Amino acid sequence: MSKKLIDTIQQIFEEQYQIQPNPADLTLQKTKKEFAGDYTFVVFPFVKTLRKAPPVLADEIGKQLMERIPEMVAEYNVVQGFLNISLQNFYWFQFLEEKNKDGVSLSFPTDNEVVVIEYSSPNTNKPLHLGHVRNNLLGAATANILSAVGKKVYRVNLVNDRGIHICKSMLAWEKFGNNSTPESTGIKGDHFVGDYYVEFDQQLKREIAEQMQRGVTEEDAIKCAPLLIQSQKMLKKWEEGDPEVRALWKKMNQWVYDGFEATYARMGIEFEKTYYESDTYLLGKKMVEKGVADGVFYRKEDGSVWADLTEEGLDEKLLLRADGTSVYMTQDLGTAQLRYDDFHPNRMIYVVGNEQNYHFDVLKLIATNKLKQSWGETIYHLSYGMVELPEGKMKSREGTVVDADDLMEEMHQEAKRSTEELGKNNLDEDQKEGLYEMIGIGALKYFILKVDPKKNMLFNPAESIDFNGNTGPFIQYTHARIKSLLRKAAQEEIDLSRDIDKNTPLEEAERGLIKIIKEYESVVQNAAHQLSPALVANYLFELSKEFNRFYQESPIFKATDPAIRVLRLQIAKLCASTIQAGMGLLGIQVPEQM
RNA sequence: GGACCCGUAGCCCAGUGGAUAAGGCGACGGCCUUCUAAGCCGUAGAUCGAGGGUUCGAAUCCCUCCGGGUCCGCCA
Repeated sequence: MSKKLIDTIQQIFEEQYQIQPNPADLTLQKTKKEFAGDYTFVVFPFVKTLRKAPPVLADEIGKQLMERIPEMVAEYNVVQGFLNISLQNFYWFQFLEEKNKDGVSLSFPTDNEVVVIEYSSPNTNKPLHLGHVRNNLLGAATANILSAVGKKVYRVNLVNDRGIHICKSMLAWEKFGNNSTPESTGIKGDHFVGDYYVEFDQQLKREIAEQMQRGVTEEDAIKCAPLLIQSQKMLKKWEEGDPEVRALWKKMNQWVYDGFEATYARMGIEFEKTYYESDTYLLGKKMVEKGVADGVFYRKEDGSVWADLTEEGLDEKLLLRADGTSVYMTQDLGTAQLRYDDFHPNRMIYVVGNEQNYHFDVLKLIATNKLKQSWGETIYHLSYGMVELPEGKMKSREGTVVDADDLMEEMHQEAKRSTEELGKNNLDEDQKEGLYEMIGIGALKYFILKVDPKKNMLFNPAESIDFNGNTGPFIQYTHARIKSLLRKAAQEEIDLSRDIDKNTPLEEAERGLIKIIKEYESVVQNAAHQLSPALVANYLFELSKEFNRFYQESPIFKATDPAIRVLRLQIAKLCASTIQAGMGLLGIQVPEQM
């Protein structure tokens, strides 16, 4: 319906004033709360060419609109150069009727775009932490949103399962593990392996300190530390395919995968395909070698291979070490090629922290300018900000990481504590646990997703994540509240499917809610365009807030007119399904009652 | 040395060239003889980091400066 308004305004400019307006200036915005009206048209851009005072022009256009489409425009008012247009109630009823039939199903034109989105990308030497949580949630929500607007989406994970850091935990387990296993100790596999990674670091520090006490300089102590040398030897053996090392590697990685699986399941994270660096780095190496043969890369005297990006305004980038082993960039080139061959996507989105902005600039440049790959242009780095603690950045080595499993469990307990404190317990034990999980995880997910992805965000463990105000539980609560209303309506056998008489009076609160519900589709579309789930989160808060106001002001079952009662129930129902759909995009479940 | 990102109330955060900068937390004051108070209403709190510029109009675009963060590893 706003399209028709714009078209009519355009006609007015063409026929009445003989000018061809710039489409960019022909936009409607929603009218601010302080003013009467539904949509606002700004006339300032036209006053110069038409040599009319803004209020005069706005008034003329308003009059024309009333004359041309009286069935649509009910009234208008002018404040300075702002033309505020109120639509006929008829239109809002019509929207309600339509939606009441189809629910909130999005009706986007089918889109043939194929998108591969990579997220999570863990290392197999330590458990997932808060940084991964943001990554996972952002990736999953973005994938859901893109899928909702009609794109074919493939979710993929890239596991960094090889390298010196993996060897370190392997070595530490071999030396200090006494053949213990996750089963024998009852420790979750990823945590079990992570503990040996920490153990390695501590033992290494001890070795270095010992040497330094004997007067060896720090630099030399590091160079000749037995643990380090052994881990390097182990990596070499791994690359040579040594059966024992490979067997150990497989065993320990499997422990980690079992652990990850549990974490992903609890977080609701899924993938269509998982890539392993151990499978892709060789392809990367091959591509680099071919690049050397083709003369687009060059080999230094020591045997290392480089890409020269000085013409592009960057520097020289290492692609293969002197000993022939691959680096991060090598592997990423291989993975990108493989991924392109697998899915032939129009876009390859990488959900990776903003500390890697430079890496992805380089990756894209090498793919397009050096290797002349058509997929180079499809690379898009969805770069997000760090999660910081009050004392600054999280650091694994200093033990200041917030563990993902611990955090989820704390959220569950916090939900339990909070629910019990409110004295809500008319559920059986299983249902209660399910509800606590829904609320706790919902609070965590919303907390992270509501902030603009590109911004750094603060997490303060001391003040646990809130359940009041702009939070997941607030929105879940709103949903539960509506469900309760609908149960009551069902009990009273009120028929919600019937159409409302379009002459029924429409109050401001009702009209306002319908208006917000109507925005849902464009919000999702915008979120897909900007790859920002935060837009959906903030919209849902606004919607819930508006509903609660309405709930307080307009008691449904006290309304004497049955038509008004049905009208309000229909609006409430639509509100609930919009919340459910929107929260679903964020990967957050909503309860029937809480 | 070079490059990128971010500065909005005590704290967190919205705002993608339009009206009097929107909310949340915290503070203070109201609202439960029941459609769920994890809610609603109200009060106090903002020279939108600073200065210039572009524009009818700038938190938003451009320039300079200040503050915070990140990257430019034969780590991933």
